[in-house]
Amino acid sequence: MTSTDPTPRPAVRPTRQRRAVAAALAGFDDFRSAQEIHDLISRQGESVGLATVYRTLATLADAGEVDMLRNEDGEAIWRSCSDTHHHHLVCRTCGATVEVEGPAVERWTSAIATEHGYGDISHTLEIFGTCPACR
Amino acid sequence: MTSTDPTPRPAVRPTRQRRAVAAALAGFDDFRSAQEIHDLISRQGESVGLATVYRTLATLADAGEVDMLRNEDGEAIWRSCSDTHHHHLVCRTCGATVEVEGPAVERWTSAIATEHGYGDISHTLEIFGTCPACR
DNA sequence: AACATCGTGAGAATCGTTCTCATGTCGTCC
DNA sequence: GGACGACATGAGAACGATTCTCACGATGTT
Repeated sequence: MTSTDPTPRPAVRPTRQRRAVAAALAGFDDFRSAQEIHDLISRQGESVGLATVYRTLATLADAGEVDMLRNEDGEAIWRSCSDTHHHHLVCRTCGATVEVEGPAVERWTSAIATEHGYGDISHTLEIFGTCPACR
Repeated sequence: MTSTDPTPRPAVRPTRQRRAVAAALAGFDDFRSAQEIHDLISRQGESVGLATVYRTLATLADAGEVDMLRNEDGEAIWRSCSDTHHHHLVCRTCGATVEVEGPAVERWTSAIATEHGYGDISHTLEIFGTCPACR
């Protein structure tokens, strides 16, 4: 019975720092950089190291609880998100974000990939524009 | 006769360095980082400063003569490209690239944007996978 | 040939991100 | 409840890509 062990390590501990990052993420609905999130936490009186913010965001992203994408400068930006696969329509001016789904696009990308013999496919698709309020 | 002056400043001079970068770009058809391009030029006996490679690539990208996108680590990578709007299917392992077009995707993105009242739309779409040779 | 202008190179400076490692915290097993 | 081992954290160093600085070189023009 040594081979059946579904949960060998819980691994993720609920620490004060992780709660602070999760709370910060819950407090906005647009994409923010790690440093902005770090500042936000500090301004709320909590103290969490920048390295810890990065580590926590990476963990959350792995778990699929936040989306990470890169702005046009290559900086990583994060946002809490729904757990289904989706893309974003982001306002270039104010950052307002709409989650969008496109089954057709998903089908198209895998068809294209298959057609060229590529496997193990992933894709990035983000739409940038100016939202109604900023026009 | 003074008001019609289509080329006030030639601005871009054909220098040895710019020719070297253009030649290097012509020598491969996958995406490469600026540093790889710089190494490539050096290995061919030419000597061009890294800063100049960056400057030249930025200029070419502005002119629409090369595509610049970012890999999953956020690094900028470049490639000479056709001048029509298109996307890429890139091998995660060897960088082999296929230019793909997707009228349906173009239509879908602008429809989505319009539907949410967003204007002045642009989008990024890249597909990453493993090419037949690397599987 | 002389000039004004733009381009270049070497290295310093930036800036986002990750790593190091000593110390703190959590959960657990006596 | 106390001791322990594993994981987590923080401060700052380290890193790596990119940009900036500025003195010098090349270009095209008069």
